[in-house]
Amino acid sequence: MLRYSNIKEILKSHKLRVTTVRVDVLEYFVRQNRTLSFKDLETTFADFDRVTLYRTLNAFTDSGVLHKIPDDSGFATYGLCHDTCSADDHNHDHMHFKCNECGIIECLELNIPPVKVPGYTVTEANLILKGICNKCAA
Amino acid sequence: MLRYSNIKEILKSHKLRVTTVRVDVLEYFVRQNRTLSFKDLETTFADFDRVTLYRTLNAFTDSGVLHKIPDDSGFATYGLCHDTCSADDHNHDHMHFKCNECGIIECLELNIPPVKVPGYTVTEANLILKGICNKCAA
DNA sequence: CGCCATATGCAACATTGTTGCGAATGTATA
DNA sequence: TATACATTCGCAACAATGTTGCATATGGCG
Repeated sequence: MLRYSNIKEILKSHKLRVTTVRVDVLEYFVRQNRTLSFKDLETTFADFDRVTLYRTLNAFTDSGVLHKIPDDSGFATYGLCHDTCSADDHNHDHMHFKCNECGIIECLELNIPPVKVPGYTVTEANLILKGICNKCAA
Repeated sequence: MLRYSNIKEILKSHKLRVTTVRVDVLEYFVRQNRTLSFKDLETTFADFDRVTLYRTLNAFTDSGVLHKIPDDSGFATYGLCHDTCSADDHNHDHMHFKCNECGIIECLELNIPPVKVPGYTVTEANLILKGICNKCAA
């Protein structure tokens, strides 16, 4: 079972103060176990200030708790990082999937195939797939 | 040499009215021969209204003259479509490269390798690479 | 407990993009 | 070329997303 002490530990290990907002938001991410948009959070945590939520998300992405998923539609979406991520070293070479039906963005457990471009130095790659996810297809 | 009649022909073939704004913007894209952000256009065409530029870009992307390149940074960027694109059938399975040095986003002549995810239907894929482009590396 | 740095909430602002509407312009037709 | 009508343009206003400054509240630590 997920306990307060687990959440607290995650925050502490990333050198983040343990506050009400942070515990609630992080617990929500862990429990939902899926990526969440800013809108999701704003709705769920309507009692918290918009600005505080933005700052919380920024703190989380800066310190390696969450990663921001690039989305063309202009809606910032966030997903939990693996345990291996820290402030200095995010490693997210997995691809993302956006379902046109339910709108949910998922982190896939598939790595992006390395691409070589002659004359270019590639340091980062983002691959976003779109279509219908397995739940909506069923 | 690029002539007015060429630009006019492109517009007409996409069923777009030939107006001053459209000719100027399209000519700029053709001459520059690279992707342009909204900011680029706003600066270059400061005498045209912001709203008009937005509407021009939307008209161009809707009709298949330009394609909008998804960018995580929140700056919409546009590139010329190949001759084969129309309003109904955009086909852009090429990858894009964003240089961290000069900031320019390029369309690469490389197709995105097809990805299969068991249980998912993939209809679209966007791959954005980042790093240093060949010009900046030289 | 008490101090100090950090986080929060509020107001205001910045940026990016859209909508409504009257005036101007392009296109087809005579 | 002149006319008619639809489309486009420019302006103002609005909407959505995100940031900054500052006073107050709260967490962490001796």
